[in-house]
Amino acid sequence: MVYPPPHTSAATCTTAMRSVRDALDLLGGKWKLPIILGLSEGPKRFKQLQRDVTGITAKMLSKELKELEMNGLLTRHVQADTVPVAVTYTLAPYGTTLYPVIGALHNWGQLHRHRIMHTGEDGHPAPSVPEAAAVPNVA
Amino acid sequence: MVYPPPHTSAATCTTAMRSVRDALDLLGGKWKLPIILGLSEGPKRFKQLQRDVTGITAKMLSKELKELEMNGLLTRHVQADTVPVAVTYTLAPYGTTLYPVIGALHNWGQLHRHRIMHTGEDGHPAPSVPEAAAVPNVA
DNA sequence: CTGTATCCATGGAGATACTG
DNA sequence: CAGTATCTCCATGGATACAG
Repeated sequence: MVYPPPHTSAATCTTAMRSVRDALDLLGGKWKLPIILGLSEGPKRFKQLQRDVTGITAKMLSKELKELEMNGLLTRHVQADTVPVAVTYTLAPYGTTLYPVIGALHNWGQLHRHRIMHTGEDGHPAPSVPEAAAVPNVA
Repeated sequence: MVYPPPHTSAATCTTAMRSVRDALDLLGGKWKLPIILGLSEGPKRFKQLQRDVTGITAKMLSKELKELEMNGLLTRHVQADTVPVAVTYTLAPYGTTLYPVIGALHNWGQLHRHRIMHTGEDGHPAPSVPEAAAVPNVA
């Protein structure tokens, strides 16, 4: 066992399930987490963000940013006195609470990539799973 | 700042982005993580799993289980000598490496639920975010 | 630059019925 | 029980053109 399960009883599991589903509802989809990750580098403008989040279209970026802003994960600032107008998106403090999630995903993504390399895309892998990178605590 | 960002430079961010996208490709969608979570309680049969993963249809469950098995996250065992046949799904060791991911999502989901309670579904919340539950390290 | 509007293709996903 | 087969609807999301 690499990690103790997040629960111990069926009742706890139900609770865990709800929380995970809640998180997934907000963060699900292809783009939400990559956008957050892009903004974790610092405030960015629309075009900059579109360059950094590879493959996203303006329509999607616009829509996702709107949702993320509504959920308080980022803030939108318009510099109207310039031409053309500049719009800057900044990760809100609440958005930074997602770092543990992104960190965990990042670590697992690397682990998985490493595993793929050694098994050729699928199948039952090396018996011993390499130690995942540390996921520091928030406390 | 609640947590140090998973990177420090643009180059690091690109790498992080790739890993996160890799993870999302495998774990994305409504059901994969909830299924893993359900199986973290222990081996389960098809029907049992469908009961525990609230809302999933047999078709979806079947499809998702097939994908998760192909990726080595769980194993399928058929007890053919019984009638009716019993099929059991078990979380593979590799599947347990997802606990940190699920743990992070679970903690954040709880944090978010707590936040919702205090702000009435949206908007800019209490200035100080409540401390998230600990995300224990894998080490 | 920062988007929005429109059109359109794909596939995610539910309902239902059916098989071994 | 443990699925598969169809049918269908609708959200996701790309391409393109347009607007402030």
